[in-house]
Amino acid sequence: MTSRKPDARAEALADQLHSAAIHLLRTLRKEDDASGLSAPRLSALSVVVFGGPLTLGQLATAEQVKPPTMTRIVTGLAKEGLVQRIGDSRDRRLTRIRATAKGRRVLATGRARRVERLAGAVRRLGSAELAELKRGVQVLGEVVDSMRNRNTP
Amino acid sequence: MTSRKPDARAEALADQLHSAAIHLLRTLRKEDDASGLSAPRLSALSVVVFGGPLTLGQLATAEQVKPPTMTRIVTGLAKEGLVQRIGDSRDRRLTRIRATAKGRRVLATGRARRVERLAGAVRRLGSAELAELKRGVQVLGEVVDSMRNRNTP
DNA sequence: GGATTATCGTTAGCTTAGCTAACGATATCC
DNA sequence: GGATATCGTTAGCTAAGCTAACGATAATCC
Repeated sequence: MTSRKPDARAEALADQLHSAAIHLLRTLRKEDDASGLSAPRLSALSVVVFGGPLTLGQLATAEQVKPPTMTRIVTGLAKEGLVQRIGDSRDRRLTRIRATAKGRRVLATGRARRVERLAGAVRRLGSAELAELKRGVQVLGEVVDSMRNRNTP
Repeated sequence: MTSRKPDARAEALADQLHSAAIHLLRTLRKEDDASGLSAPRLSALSVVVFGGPLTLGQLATAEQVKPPTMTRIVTGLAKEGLVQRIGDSRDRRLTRIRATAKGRRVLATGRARRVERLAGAVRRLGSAELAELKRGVQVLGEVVDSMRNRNTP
């Protein structure tokens, strides 16, 4: 029962995806109590850990957030010793953000807790569904990227 | 390069999905300025519009949120005339939430704006990728449902 | 080389969303 | 009819997002 208009199909799909993403993250947030790391902090820490030292501005851009917001996220992470601010000696306006050993360690466990909750559900899938989800997530990644690079589509 | 352990595969997939969902919603939030409706309000309004009149508690449960949070969301929606609180004459502890005509109208356009942004990106996909995304979203829906019904997997 | 302009991060101040704890009003139960 | 339970709200906290304004530093331009 595919609709004649591809527009309507795309819209229905977008609607389902939108709703699923909202509920997914809402469910996952419940794991945050245990880990002590909210989604934005977890996400930023992850970028810092895997992306090496970054300036605050780069980090804000990567996380699609304005600098003041990132300042507070970093302050929160620094207060818990997960991240360090390092001044650049060549350009002293810059602040580079680096993960500490504790940061790496906490990411490994904290992120895991959130992701594990999801992974648990993923593991319950049959291998056919798993493959389908995998492809879907790949396409989703492309979709998200393509949106980031367009102002008004 | 599929790993030998299915566990690792599921985990990597969960990680990608987690990240994609975060960035998707963050990108979509930018549409909220135009519509004047944030994601939580949009989502709640949608439930009220399509799910008929609900009590506040039912709505909170549906949205996986605590009653005080829903009280404020509803208050915000009511203040803009999108929703009405209606007392139950049989059990006067209850407050039923009903969408107004304006609420239905605004949902149609406001939700569309957010979803349209996403739909625009979806439309740019080839038909093969579109089909893959569709299947993936279906599976994702099942995954999210299965998580909601399990405390600790 | 010194003034102007641009960039970077922070601070201040606002809104919204989430939570728990405590409360008042109403139903229900013995 | 008095104890108990349920429902929604209020109060008060934290965190995330934003814009506007600022201070410090670089870069540019006479």
